[in-house]
Amino acid sequence: MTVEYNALVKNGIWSLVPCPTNVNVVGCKWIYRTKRKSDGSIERHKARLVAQGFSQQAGKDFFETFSPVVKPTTIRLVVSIALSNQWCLRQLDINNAFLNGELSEVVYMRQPKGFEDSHHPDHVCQLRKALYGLKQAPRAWFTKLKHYLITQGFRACQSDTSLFVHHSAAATIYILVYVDDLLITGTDSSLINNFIINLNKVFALKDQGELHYFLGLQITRTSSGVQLTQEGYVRDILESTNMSAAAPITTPADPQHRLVKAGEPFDDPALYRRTVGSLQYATITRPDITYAVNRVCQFMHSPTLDHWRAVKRILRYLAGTLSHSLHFSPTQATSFLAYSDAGWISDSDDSRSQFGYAIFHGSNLISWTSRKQKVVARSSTEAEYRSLAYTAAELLWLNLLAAELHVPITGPPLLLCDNVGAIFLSKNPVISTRSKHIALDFHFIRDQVDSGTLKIGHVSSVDQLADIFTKPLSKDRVFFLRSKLRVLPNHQLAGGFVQNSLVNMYSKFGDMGLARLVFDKIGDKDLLVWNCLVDGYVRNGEVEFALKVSDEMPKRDKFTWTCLVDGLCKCGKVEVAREIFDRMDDGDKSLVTWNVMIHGYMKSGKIELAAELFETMPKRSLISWNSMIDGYQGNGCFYEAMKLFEALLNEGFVPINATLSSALSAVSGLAVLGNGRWIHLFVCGSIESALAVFKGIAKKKLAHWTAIIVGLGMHGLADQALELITEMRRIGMKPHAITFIGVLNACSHAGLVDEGNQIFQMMINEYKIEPTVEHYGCLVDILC
DNA sequence: TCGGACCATGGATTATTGAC
DNA sequence: GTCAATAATCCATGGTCCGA
Repeated sequence: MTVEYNALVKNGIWSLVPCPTNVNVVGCKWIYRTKRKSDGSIERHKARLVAQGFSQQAGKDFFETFSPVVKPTTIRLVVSIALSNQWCLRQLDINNAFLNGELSEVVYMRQPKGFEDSHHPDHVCQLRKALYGLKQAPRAWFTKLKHYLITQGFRACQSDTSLFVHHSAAATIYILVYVDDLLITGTDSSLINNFIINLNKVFALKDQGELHYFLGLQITRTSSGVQLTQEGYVRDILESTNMSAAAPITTPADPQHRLVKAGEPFDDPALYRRTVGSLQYATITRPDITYAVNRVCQFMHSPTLDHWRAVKRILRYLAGTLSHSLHFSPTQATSFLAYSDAGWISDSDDSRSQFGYAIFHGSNLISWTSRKQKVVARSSTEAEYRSLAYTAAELLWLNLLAAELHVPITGPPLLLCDNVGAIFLSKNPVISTRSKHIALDFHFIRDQVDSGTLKIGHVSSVDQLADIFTKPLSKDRVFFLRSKLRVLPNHQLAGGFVQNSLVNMYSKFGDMGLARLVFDKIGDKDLLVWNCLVDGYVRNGEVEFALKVSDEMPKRDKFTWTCLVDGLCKCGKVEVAREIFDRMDDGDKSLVTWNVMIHGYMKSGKIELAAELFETMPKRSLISWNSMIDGYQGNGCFYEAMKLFEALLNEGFVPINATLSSALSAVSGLAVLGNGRWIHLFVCGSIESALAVFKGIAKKKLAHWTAIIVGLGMHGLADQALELITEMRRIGMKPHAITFIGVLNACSHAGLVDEGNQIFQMMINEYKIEPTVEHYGCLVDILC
């Protein structure tokens, strides 16, 4: 107390004056607290004199009170960037920060208890500088710091007011300010050192060195990157709720049981609120509990026994996953990747939908949420669409933030969603909006997609990472998504599945050193994890290691072989690949193995060997044909490519875009109109001749029809394309999904809105063909 | 076509938590 | 003591539906 008091007097915080009449005198009191170290042990006891701000009067004692607070997303992004560029992260603490803030208003305060002036006991303190507790104190301090930073060449960011950036050709420095805690990082560590030395001349500060503890988050560097944890904090919650010894459980929320409003009231609502509030803070590093916590939050006002059971379940889950933390690894991302999902009518009490998103900077999860939508959605598409709008807003903000940080974000963010209808809505302007509010979201997304600042794509429900934010999931699903979000155990590695996922994940991220580390720790290795490692080495071009590992394997399967053959082919070692291929049992050779081998031969120019394999293979897929056609084309054998293309059509295969493009390149290269005359013609100009050739084909197969319709589409000859599809319908030939892309494409070139719509409807209603993103894309073009 | 009933929306207010 | 974020609740407003 005396130390604190002396500091106040020394800094000339106030002067004693006789109490003026008709002024408001603010009270004050001593606050005692224990300061802990990052590991939770006691560092020292602190006494602090605080002004009782509640007795201040607005407009008289203070005018403005705003003080910014750093957003967790900003911290995570800054850490991710610093890690990726191998910058050092430094931490500073300003001593008695608020005492630096200068007051623009005149404020009087009573003398502190125990330190009253014996000569003038009735005098009051006229404050010169801000004191803790004064409503304007944080603002006054922040303004002072801000002005100082600006004089040093820093710019205050618009996207996050607590962030300051110094950017020049020579160096970039970021400073994150949370009241009196500063986090500094940047390109040039000597420049940062100089800055800290200069800052220390203006404000008394404590250099905490390398960043390890910021805003209650533990930040630890590891060999592979950085871990963010709140382990100590979670331990405290468990202790305060007497759940430390509770039996762990594998998922945070019960997928079999939906929470509802009604039920027997819980007798200690305060305990409920306190626990839930604490859990909310724990979600800063634990995206895996975000949904469950948000759900129990919704019953804060009148919790029931059932709700309390749900809270205890979260605590039990945390008890079992205490060592889990959010992992970041170095990344060279040039754009953000987001997953957006919504569960329609998740809440049976008010019919509102739960939505969520996950946003990645490279491999690092930096932003996520799980919330209930404000509005009742009339369909699952509407719910998904709203979710897209929320996510797009966050992405927009992140892009702004990244721009201010001078991060090389070159591409527009990609927003993935598993609802085709919502994607369609986002691209299609001709939708009758039934009310004002959806129109708003609608225009917001549309504008961004139109201007190219946002890309929207489709993701299968299996790979939908935002799934974990919209509904309670099964154990396997939680494990899978959790590791995808990079919430991983720190020390001990529990459970085979987790280990396998880890090996898989590190391989995919190209960190084979770490993958191997985890692999070596696994006691009982199954075939899957061996394959993961082989696959990892192959993917990362380390075929030698892959071969070595495969030799050590107790057992090999189709996947292992194919992986090796693929890897060897890719790096040009076709002979070695062939050796392995020949060593394999016929039963082990899958279609993929054959295709990979053919592709390998073609790539290294061994056409005859490829052809030989193609002839002898037991079964061919479209991919096999593609590899051959593409291979011939790539090796300049245009005639063979064309012949094979014709053979493909005769076998009844429907060419996909890749096949068509290879075949077309082949004809262009050939520049001679042979057997594949018509296909060439419709690309090179003479579509009439192509049609003539097409008409000359006696037994037209689906592939012929599709090819010519696609060709007509490319030329914008919608009338003829429509004629042909009508003809197909007449003779009872069912068009393929790709045929429809051709027709829709034709309509879009010719601007035939009604016809295009009709064809689209016909495809869905008459032929029961599920429209794909490509179909929607064509339709969007038509309607534009 | 008009007016009442009903319901969703959205702003203001009031709780909680955390950080300092 | 201050701040922000997030939730729920209350209440005014405005849109939709349906019967007269």
